[in-house]
Amino acid sequence: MALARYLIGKMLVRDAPDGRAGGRIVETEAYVPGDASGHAYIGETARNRSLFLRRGHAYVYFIYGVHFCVNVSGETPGVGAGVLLRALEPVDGIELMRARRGMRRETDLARGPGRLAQAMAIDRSQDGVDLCSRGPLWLGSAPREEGRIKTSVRIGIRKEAHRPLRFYEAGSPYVSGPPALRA
DNA sequence: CGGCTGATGATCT
DNA sequence: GATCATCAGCCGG
Repeated sequence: MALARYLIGKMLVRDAPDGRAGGRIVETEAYVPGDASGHAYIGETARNRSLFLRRGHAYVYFIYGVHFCVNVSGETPGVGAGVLLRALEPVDGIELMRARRGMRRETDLARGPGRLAQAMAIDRSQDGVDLCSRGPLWLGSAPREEGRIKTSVRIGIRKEAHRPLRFYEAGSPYVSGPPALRA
């Protein structure tokens, strides 16, 4: 999906009661219409309805009883698809992110979808928000030019595991996954 | 470094 | 009752 590639380098900004945090998106995964690994595959339900909103809305879900993950809805109204935001390069509110994550290395603050959500204090209360206009969570322009963007298989899924729908900024230390999928 | 595992709960069948 | 787009911690090499 073109959106997944387009989002690399853009800012994700979060305004929460305890302050602002933001970072450059360095890793995404597309979950396209008809994709058996996508949460929209089973059709619209109470949980995944945000994936069926017009492109640019947040879909936030709770996984493994432990973590939240954030998607950007990617299609026209009624069509379920999204882009998982897998990693950020922290830019604003780095100390705030550290406090939320429990004092870790900067490269681990938002490296992976669960860590990203924790660093940005994202949970189901942001589900369905319009990311294209300023609010508790939104997308901003790229602070600088992105590096080379590469493609790979997606991480952590079982179905449709061969499809090259993961996008990342090559060589960034803020990208998740095994070394072979970060180079 | 790589590999394994327990944690923990919403969701859907 | 099974599944799950994960992570931290612990182990061995």
